[in-house]
Amino acid sequence: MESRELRYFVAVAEELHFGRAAERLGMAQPPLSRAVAQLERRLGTALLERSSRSVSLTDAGAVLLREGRTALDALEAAEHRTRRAAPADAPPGIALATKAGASDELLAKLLDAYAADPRAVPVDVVLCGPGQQGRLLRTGRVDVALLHPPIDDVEGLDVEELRTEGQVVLLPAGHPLSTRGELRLADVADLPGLPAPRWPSPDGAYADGPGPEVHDHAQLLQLVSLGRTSVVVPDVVRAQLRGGVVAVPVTDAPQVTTVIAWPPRSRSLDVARLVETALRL
Amino acid sequence: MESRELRYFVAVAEELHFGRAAERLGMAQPPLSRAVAQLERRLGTALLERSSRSVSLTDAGAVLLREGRTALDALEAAEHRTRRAAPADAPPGIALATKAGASDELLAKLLDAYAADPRAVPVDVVLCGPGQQGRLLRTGRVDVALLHPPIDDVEGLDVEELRTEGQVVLLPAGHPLSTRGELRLADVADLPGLPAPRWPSPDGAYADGPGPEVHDHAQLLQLVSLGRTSVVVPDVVRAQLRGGVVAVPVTDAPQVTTVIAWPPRSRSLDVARLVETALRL
DNA sequence: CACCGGCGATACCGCAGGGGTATGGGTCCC
DNA sequence: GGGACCCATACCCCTGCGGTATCGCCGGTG
Repeated sequence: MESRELRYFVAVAEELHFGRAAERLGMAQPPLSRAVAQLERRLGTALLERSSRSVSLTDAGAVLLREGRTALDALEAAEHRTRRAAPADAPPGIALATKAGASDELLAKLLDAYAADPRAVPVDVVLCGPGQQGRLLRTGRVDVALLHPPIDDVEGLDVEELRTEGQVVLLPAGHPLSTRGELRLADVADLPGLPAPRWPSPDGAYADGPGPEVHDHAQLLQLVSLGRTSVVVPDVVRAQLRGGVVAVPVTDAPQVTTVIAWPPRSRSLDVARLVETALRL
Repeated sequence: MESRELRYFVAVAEELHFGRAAERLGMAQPPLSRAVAQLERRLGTALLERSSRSVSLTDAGAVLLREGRTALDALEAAEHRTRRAAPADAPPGIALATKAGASDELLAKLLDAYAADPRAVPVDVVLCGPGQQGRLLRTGRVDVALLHPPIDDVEGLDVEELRTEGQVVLLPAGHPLSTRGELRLADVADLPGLPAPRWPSPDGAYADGPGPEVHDHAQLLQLVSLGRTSVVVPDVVRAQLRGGVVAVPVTDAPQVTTVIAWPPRSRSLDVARLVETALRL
């Protein structure tokens, strides 16, 4: 199977729409239809059910979507890791991904502690949007990442747990609920006038909905203080709060753990030392 | 990166010879040279050192060889697992790979115990040459395998240990050492007149050497009894011994474990039940 | 019920690029 | 120094990928 065919199929399977998939791939729709049909012929299996109004996955198609994504990730990882091993790239030490604005003090402590190790190499910190760290890690663009399961998917990654904490809801100061000592998820779902914020999805698009579009923490805090939204976030962000925003613990929100993750079968001694340092914190 | 280019590079990196690699790929040498050069250009890195007499890997090339193999395996796995999910293929239950002739009684016990489970599905047993099980598993041709680390590589597989045992050396009856109660590796290395047997490598070729070529256990036992070779094997094969062959424990040979292995992130309930059954043995 | 709009498949064409053969140029060995 | 070996280059051909135009099907609509 050729990676090109697989990329095409995955695009169609994700969009469930040949036209949009073709657009995403930067090509016209007919060759895409043909390529997918050819892949089905080669595999000897239908992957998609077409009904001139809609497209859906067959069982085999669902398998190929899942397996194909990991295969394409592996391909991309091979490419990026090779690039990073190239002598031209200044021998870069370690690249670490973390969600912008999250785990700030933990990260600072980690970097300080690691820098104290005489064998430490430079650490390139890559700040990325929420949920992007896993992808960066799986596709070889970084060597290690800080993730927050169960929010982030850690399937297929090697992981060590660093910290576990509860979650709080951020409310505008003066909101009726803001004086309560604790709340439950049901209390803070669909608060009138405070629709949930919308984050960009991996492709940069925003889902439809009433909530404001946000792309970083500062913006989020400002929108909360302006009374435009409220949101449930891990406990640590309390440290970054400013006036106008109140945090109330949400007792039944899932515990959020911070983990340090790296690709399975990593052979990098440097990564191993960084992880070791993190575990000693 | 295209999978075609990667396949070409891996072939060259494994052969360290453009001519042989081209032959293996069923193509002429010049387009292969070009394709690899183009890949290097695209990656912006030299992958191979060419010195008109020999080819060797750069550091980046070594990374790409390792990562590329797993990416190509993942691609192949996506293909095979999709095929096996196809409705056309008689809904196949589980495919299990094991080395022909090894773990016979363990396998029999496992299959019996599993068949007793009312939720059991058919198990297709794939007998393969030594060292092939891992490859079958990684490329999605089977769902589960019995392996023998450290002989077999289990990197990147999920594994449960089933049994650990010592190793014995097989000697022709009447050999001076055959009456000893135990031996050490140094005693049985390079025994005069008994060169180590040669197994086919994955591509079916045999390494050079003085020892006889073998491809299954029966043949091996016969060659030992004929006084042509001797070999260190796991303890269980004593159960299959016939006249003319004597087994003597080798006290300092590495312990061989039998493990049941499956691909990471397997979501098959059937495989999980089979593994569970195996652990209860 | 006829029309229209949306969507995937088919038909056909043009060309980029992958593969083949022939050959060059460097290196080691005798 | 001649020959064998091996990778790179030059050049050509043709496959096959992608583009445009169009068809066929279906569902919603006035």
